[in-house]
Amino acid sequence: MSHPTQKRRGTSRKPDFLPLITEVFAECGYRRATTALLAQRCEVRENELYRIWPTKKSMFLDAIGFVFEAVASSWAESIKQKSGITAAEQLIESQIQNRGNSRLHRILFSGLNEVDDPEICLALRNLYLNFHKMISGYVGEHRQRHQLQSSLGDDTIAWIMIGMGSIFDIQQELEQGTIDQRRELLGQAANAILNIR
Amino acid sequence: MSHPTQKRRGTSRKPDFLPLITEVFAECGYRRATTALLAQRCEVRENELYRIWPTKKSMFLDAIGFVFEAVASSWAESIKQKSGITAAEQLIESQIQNRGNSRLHRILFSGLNEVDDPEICLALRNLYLNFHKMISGYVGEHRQRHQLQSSLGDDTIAWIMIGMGSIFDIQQELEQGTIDQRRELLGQAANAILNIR
DNA sequence: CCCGCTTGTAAGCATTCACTTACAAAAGTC
DNA sequence: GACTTTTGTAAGTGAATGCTTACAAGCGGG
Repeated sequence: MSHPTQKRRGTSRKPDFLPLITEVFAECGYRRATTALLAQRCEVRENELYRIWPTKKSMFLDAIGFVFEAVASSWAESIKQKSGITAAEQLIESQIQNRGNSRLHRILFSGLNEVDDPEICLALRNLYLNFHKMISGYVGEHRQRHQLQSSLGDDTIAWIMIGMGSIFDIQQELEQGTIDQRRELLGQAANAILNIR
Repeated sequence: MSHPTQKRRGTSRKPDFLPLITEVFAECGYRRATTALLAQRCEVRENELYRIWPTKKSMFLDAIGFVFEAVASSWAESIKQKSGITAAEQLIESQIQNRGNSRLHRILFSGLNEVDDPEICLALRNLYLNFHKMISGYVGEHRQRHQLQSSLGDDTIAWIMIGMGSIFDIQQELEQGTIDQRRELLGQAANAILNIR
């Protein structure tokens, strides 16, 4: 492990570049993010990046992984704030407040256009499955604590919530309505689904 | 109006080409659908297409319109089959059966990566809003007939259903689970949401 | 201070691709 | 049958782009 204040060298600079790379992919999508632009944003030349990653695709795959790490850790942060309400409720509240601040979901939209590539397909599938598993866990805990029952399983509810997140993202991309309207919709829907009987 | 058996000429061949164009965009997405391939699938040369459309982007915009027409008319078809159940229920049933047969949603995914272009953004926004309006209408009629009430408005419910459709499409793209599992999920979620109290 | 590894600069290479041009063949019109 | 318009063929162009190569400069460790 290299010291944080010390400048990283060689392939160990990957962690320095990855957030910047991810940012560019999020802004432009996979196709329009040129290697020239990626290098420029990392303040190096293209061949520096190719000393670390063999192809542009491998940069993208790492960016997908980075998105997962970033989102997962932001979730972990947001559910440990208050007590008294369940993790699921805290997560929804934080989503209402913060979803739309990052454009990381653009990487997922972009990746969905590259699913013909089996590696990208696999990476995205795992990402979705992991998020779904986490959400299912929170939903299950919430509904058990409040002794809620319905014909819908926790996993179905979790998928519906992911669907609502996607709708929020799509609406944002399409500049549909105001941010407050989107938050209102997300909040109403997610809470209703979470507590469905 | 030209006679159907007579071969269309000039720009009036647009309706002949548009379904084929749409198909290619659905298969490859906007970026990877090359003009060479588009022409090949229409069994003409590229310049023939450019005699009809000024740019590739305008072909894509027309393809978005075609998707809307195609889906809307397929919906209209599916809700007039049985009586006794509401249009909303018939639509859900037909979605369970048929969603996934066409890959038209790929055009939407693809378009979401091009929203930096204001024309594409506008076309997609209108498409989503139109679908949402139609679904809202069906939902409202269903819930009124069954005298269902909840804190969720018809429009919110309609968005949730669009979200579930998106999840179905995403799962299909990612080859996540079996087709039957996806249908099961879509059916359970959509019906539960439709009848939420 | 020398040697080996890493970093930086610059140029270039091979493809791809949206879009164009030039022109001949065909078909419709009068 | 002259003519005008549409259709088909073929070639090409200029720009973008993923990725490579060649080489000089720096820097660390012995």
